[in-house]
Amino acid sequence: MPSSPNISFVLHDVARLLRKRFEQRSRASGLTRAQWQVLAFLSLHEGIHQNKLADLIEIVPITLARLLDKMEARGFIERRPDPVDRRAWLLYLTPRARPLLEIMRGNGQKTRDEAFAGLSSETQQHLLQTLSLIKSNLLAACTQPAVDREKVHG
Amino acid sequence: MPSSPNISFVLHDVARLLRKRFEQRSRASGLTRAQWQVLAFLSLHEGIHQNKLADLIEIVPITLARLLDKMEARGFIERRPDPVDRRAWLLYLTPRARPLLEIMRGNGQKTRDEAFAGLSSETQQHLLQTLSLIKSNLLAACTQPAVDREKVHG
DNA sequence: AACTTTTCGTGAGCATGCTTATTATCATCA
DNA sequence: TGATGATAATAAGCATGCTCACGAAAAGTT
Repeated sequence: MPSSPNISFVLHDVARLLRKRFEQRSRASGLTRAQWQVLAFLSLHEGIHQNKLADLIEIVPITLARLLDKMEARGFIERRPDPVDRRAWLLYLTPRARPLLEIMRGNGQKTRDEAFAGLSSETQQHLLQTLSLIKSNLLAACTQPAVDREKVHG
Repeated sequence: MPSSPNISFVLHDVARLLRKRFEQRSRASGLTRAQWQVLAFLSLHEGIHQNKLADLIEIVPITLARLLDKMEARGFIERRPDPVDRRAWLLYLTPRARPLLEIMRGNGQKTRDEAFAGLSSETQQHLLQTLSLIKSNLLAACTQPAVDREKVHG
């Protein structure tokens, strides 16, 4: 923020703009970015529990539950009762969702092409590595207390 | 998301985790990440109009208006009528906000230190440059139609 | 078997982002 | 001057993320 742009804010801006652009593109398909993320993960793990899927996506379970509510109402996913655990659901794509997978993958690709125009593939690789490391750092940090022991003096 | 992690999703995850960590840290201070961003920009541009500030932060004006409502209610900012334009407000920090600036800057620094642990300063510089370029790309792209002319065949 | 702890899913409520629409005012131009 | 269009701020309503809390069921303990 100060004179030189703060890297955290830029990162946040980029994420927001990526989402915005993706949603401009995908409005016609009827899936938001978050819903598409759910669909994409779920397509690789059909039959999974909600909590496990939330872990994979790294969001809290209630956030996923709300997304699934909408996606179930629109016929993209299906919740089947787990035969051995009456608390749990097993998640499946519906046939209706499958063609969307390809469409949304294409939208994602187009959005990335726009975003990463002018970046060499080395730079993109490097960016992915760097971001992955930052993500690990943050995942670790977020489980730590984070209380500010150095009290404000004043 | 597929086998190799999708860079857009990782980017989004990092932004979300940065925000989460910052807010874990700043809960005591009573400012959210977004409010702190407003405060930081405003401290460099006191007397600005809401629309202009929203442009700087690159959010839509109504989003800023909601943030300012809360910050005004809590005594961190002040809206003064513009003497030459009865539609507009001029924005100012209150004295109460000023000590927060330093505290929040510290919180931001600590969060970044956690996030960027293990990254050389060259890598950080490079990351900032890369992200800034992506951001420009996206800002440009978002103003373009984005309609998907290639119709889905099926 | 009975008690306790953990886990699965969800409800309530808040924060921040968006789009679309509205009101008031200003600016421009005939 | 009077209509017409642009601009400042806000309203309404949706989406997605969070925390905190809760009920039902499972798992572990005594």
